[in-house]
Amino acid sequence: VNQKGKPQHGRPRSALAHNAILRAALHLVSARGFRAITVDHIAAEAGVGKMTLYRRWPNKSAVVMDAFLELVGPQTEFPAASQALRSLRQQLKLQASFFRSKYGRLIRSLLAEAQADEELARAFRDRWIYPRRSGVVRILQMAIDQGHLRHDIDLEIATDMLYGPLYYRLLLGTGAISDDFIDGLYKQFLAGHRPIKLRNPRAA
Amino acid sequence: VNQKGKPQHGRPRSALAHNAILRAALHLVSARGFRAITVDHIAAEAGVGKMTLYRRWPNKSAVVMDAFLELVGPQTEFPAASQALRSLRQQLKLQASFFRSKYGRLIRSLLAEAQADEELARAFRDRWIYPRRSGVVRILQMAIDQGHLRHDIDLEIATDMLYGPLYYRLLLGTGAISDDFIDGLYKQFLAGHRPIKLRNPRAA
Amino acid sequence: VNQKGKPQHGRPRSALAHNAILRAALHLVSARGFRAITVDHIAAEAGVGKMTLYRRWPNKSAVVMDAFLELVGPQTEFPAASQALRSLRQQLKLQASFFRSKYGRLIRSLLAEAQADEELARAFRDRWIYPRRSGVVRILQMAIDQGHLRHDIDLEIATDMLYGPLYYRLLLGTGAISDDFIDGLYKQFLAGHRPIKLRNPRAA
Amino acid sequence: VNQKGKPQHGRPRSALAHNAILRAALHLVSARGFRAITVDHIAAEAGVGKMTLYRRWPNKSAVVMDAFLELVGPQTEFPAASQALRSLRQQLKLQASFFRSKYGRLIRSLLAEAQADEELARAFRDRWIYPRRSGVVRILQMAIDQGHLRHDIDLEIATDMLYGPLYYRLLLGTGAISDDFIDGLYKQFLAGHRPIKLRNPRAA
DNA sequence: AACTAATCGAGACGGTACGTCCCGTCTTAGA
DNA sequence: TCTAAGACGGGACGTACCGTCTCGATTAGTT
Repeated sequence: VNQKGKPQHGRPRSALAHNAILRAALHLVSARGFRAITVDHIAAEAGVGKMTLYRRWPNKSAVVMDAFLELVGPQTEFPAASQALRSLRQQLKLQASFFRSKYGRLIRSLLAEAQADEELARAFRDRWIYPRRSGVVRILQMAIDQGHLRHDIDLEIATDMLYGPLYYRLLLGTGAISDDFIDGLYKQFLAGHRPIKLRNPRAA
Repeated sequence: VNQKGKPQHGRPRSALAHNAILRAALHLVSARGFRAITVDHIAAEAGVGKMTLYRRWPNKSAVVMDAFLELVGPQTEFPAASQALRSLRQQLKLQASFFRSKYGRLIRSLLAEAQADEELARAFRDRWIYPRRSGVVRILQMAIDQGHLRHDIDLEIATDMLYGPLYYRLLLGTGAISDDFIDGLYKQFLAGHRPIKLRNPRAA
Repeated sequence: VNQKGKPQHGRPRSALAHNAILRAALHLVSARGFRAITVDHIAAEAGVGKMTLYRRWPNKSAVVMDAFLELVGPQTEFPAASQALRSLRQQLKLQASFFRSKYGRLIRSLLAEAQADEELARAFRDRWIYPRRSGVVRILQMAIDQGHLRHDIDLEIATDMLYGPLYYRLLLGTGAISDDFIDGLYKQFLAGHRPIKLRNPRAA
Repeated sequence: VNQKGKPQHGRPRSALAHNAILRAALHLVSARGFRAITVDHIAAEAGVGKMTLYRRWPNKSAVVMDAFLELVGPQTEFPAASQALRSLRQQLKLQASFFRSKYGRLIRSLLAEAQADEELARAFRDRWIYPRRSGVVRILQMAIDQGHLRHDIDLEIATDMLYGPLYYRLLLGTGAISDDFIDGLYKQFLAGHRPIKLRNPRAA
């Protein structure tokens, strides 16, 4: 996030410091919480001078964001399944369990900071949200192609309707992000809310 | 928010101070942004000592939250319409335009703080979210009664599917909260995403 | 030194903090040396926040200077004697022994800082040098009145010739500031360096 | 000052670097002041890596001291005159005008640093003070031999009485180091301060 | 001419102190 | 008795230099 421009030479003595910092950040934030840790803590834990940290990131939030995106991001994978809709449902449950894990709290902290730091928000969108959204959109398209979804839906809005409620519950705390919740969400997503109109009312 | 117990004697010389503080908070935060202002700023603007402020609220976030809930909250009203669904749609658009206003930014700040302050989160839920949700639920029930929505839907999840995407876009910044967005959302909410099954496939 | 302008009200909660800081500064600097101590050390030793210190002095040097001038300054007294010249000589020896004490090192540190800080230099002159010089000048005048010094001497220059060599040896380290040194200095000060011209050479 | 042992092989590619550093140091310090410049500034101005600088000197002060002693020292010459006392007086005035020049400020900075760095103090004494003092002592002895000074004076103390006041005024800032000052100093140095005793009091 | 080894410039690095900012509590004078 | 004004202890911040270390390029001396 907002990593400062690389100088032409006299490059970083090692990329080890970089990773040490990210690992320290992730470890400390996971263990003690975002608000409780300071830049000095991270630097000390990483065995690094504060300037080394500030040479690469503008503040604590940016470090932790990078730590999350670089170390945690790649660990989450889109589940594969022969049927697109099944894959989608599994992904929803994966996301839900991820939100319930310690990383849920981390994401909440990062999004909190992002509200006042557009740089941070952009990083989160570009490196976390958009990659996952495009995976979802791809799956939805596949489901359409497989004839399991209507062909005239707006994929972006469909994605918002699936994942919006998850982030809503994560950030608002209005309800558990349970598997039951996912099931209900998925079901109503497919079925919609309009009452079933009888085709031949008089045939009844 | 977390207003401290009223002092036992010597009742507040005036309730004016209370409102002066809330108005100062709302004004300053709207004008300069949540992060930019401090408790001292609010106290000074309100012409009040810091102690007077801390006697009633535990910190800046709580003041601003109260300012928002007391001064802004009552201004938003649920639109009335003969048809429940029309009223719902109007409410969605109202909410969207509210999010686009300067109060969108304020809500973002408050929710950001709420991520690390459960007291604050509770206040926002209890005094902002839940009242509005129950309005929505009431309308949805009305729509069911009017035969415009399926009768077997989960109202909570339906509400999440309508409002989750709005908060999602507000907090993630992934897209405009435009009237077009609302229209699309509303439409797919009603229709669902399952393909229309042909009744008499062999008739085709 | 450079104490910042007193605010109109909300005055210092106590003058105790003030003295605690000065005592802490003097103690630490005497014990560990000027270069070894930091503003944080002084604040911590005084049990005071750094801001309280910076509210009253612009930096470490100013605190230590004030500590020296307020706590040590008043302890040195001009010795009284019926004969002015005897009093002067005692004062020279007193000054010499003061320079040999731990305060010699302190004065060296303060004068070192004063070379780059005119505010500090002024404080040292106004509150240490000039008061003592005027005592010396008074004594010299008294000695003149008593007929023990020539009446046409320049008192400022005479003072420089007596005390200049002491500061010179203190700051340059070219020789001990011993009582023998004082004796020699005093003797040559009185006698001058011109050879005694025989009045009636032929009378010899 | 404290120049480190020459490296065992791969002798300095050029002695040019050495002088470039000294010139850079002198130039920068003269232009911007001792405190304002850093080791990095000197190295950059000299077009040299910091290591090259630290290979030869332990810190900034040492570099500047060497720059002063090597580049400025040789420029000041003891004035020759047939009469020893005239030469002495000219030397005093030369020193005074030197102190009034930009080098006065430089000497102040160097002496300031020397208060906390005995290595530096020694260098200043050995390569600046003592050579000049021995010149002064030589001249004083010559003046004695020429019958212009008493033969029983302590030459070291006499030197202190002449030059002490100059350094005193330089470092304390108590008065201008003007030619008038030198004249008064010189006059009282010769004459002493004891009142002229009448030889034959009863003859009066 | 090609190779090797020492040295250099540039600047990244761990570390320490700085001076500022804001928090939430405490004190004082005055209404 | 309560308030405004703001001093206070505390603690994180981001910056500046220090003196050391690393890197690739340059150069000098050797084959």
